[in-house]
Amino acid sequence: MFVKYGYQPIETPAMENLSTLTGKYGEEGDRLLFKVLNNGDFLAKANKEALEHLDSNKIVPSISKRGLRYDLTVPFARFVVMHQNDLVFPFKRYQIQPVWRADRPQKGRYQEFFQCDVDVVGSDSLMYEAELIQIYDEVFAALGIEVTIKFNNRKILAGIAEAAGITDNFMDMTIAIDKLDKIGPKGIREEMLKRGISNEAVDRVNAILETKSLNGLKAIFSESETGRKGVEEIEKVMQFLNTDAAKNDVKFDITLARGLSYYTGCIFEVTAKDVKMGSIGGGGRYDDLTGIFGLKNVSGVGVSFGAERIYDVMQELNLFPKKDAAALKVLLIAFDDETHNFAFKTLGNLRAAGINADLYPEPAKMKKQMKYANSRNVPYTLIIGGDEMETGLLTLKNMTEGTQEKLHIEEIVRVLS
RNA sequence: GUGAGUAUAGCUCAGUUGGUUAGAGCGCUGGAUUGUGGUUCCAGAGGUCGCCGGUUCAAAUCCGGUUAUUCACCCCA
Repeated sequence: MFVKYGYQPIETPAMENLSTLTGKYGEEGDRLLFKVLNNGDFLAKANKEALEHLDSNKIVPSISKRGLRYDLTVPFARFVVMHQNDLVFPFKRYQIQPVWRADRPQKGRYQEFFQCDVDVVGSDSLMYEAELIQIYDEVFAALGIEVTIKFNNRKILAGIAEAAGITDNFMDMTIAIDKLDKIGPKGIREEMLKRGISNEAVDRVNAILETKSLNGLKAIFSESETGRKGVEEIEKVMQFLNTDAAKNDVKFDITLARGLSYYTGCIFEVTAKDVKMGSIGGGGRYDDLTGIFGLKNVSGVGVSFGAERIYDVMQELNLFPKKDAAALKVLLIAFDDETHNFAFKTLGNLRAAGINADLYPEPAKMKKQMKYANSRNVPYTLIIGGDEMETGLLTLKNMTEGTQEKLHIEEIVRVLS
């Protein structure tokens, strides 16, 4: 599907320099980075002072310079900068690889998990925001998962902070309002107060969050150019999208925040309906990520699918098909060495005719072989004894009906194919 | 990073105030049925009670440590 939308596959190394990874995901993200111990006599080069005081945080830079990637976006940005002369922009790629987070594992949360990322860099066209939402919509529809695709814009959040006069507390504010659906308006009030935001500012923020219409937001952002820009971007994306045509709920949600600190514009998040699980996909636009690695003025936008969580959701909703098309069609059963040998040749004929067939490995008791056929859920068994071998009329048994008839091999092929 | 729970047969789990030989269901093996499965009945096999140490006449049971795992918070896919 990614290919259909014009994306090419790439892969990047599991390990990156820590300098590449740190500072891109927020404070919490840095803490969750897996760090790799340096090779060689790393203790000799360790920070002696930190070593003496058993200061783990302080000693890390002197004994570890590499880490496992935390997501696919940041390594991708590095990749783009590295290959900037060979790539044609806008460059569209998808990437399916594991990432690592030193989190404490629990339900829907793994220390190693696969992300499927779809990104486009080298264009700030809002067409791509719309396209990525369409990809989300189409993928989850194909998987049979009903989802809510929420989107927002960091600029709107920045506008709120400006309008409330708390630009310094931008992160604190977003972290708080991100929890609205979880802890309610009262909860986020406490959260913001706890994080050192003044009472009046909290009132202003809450008032803005109440605003339902985009035009209402525009009015509030009369003093905030960033805020207005955010609203305009949302409007443009919605113009591209025909939300009526979407198979899932696609909606603007002003409380969507997202923790990764590199996002600058539109942000996305996907949650499954009817399943208690965190987000199963997320993404956004990042204007400056390649700039950090030395390539300025290249904007990118991308979304990510969390493979394990999607699997868990499908498991919980029973969405995996019970029978797979590659299942065994017939099991051959023989009684002694002679018929077993004959059955093996018959097996070859059936397989040559394109029928998924198997033979019990030895001429065991029939009961045992039938039981095996049962547990493998085979629709047919083919019984080959002395009579069958002599007459060429083999006993084909329908395991669901319990009926059986004697047929020539040609007829059997016809029935089974 | 903070907090809580769990660990007993292949699997899911009982196991009382510490007290004879640690149980059940499912699964497995054999039989009732010489070449006919799903249902039934009978029999059997299978356990260093996570690991190390302590208390005790006696520990699956109590205590300490350790490892694994699950869950919640934080945060996130």
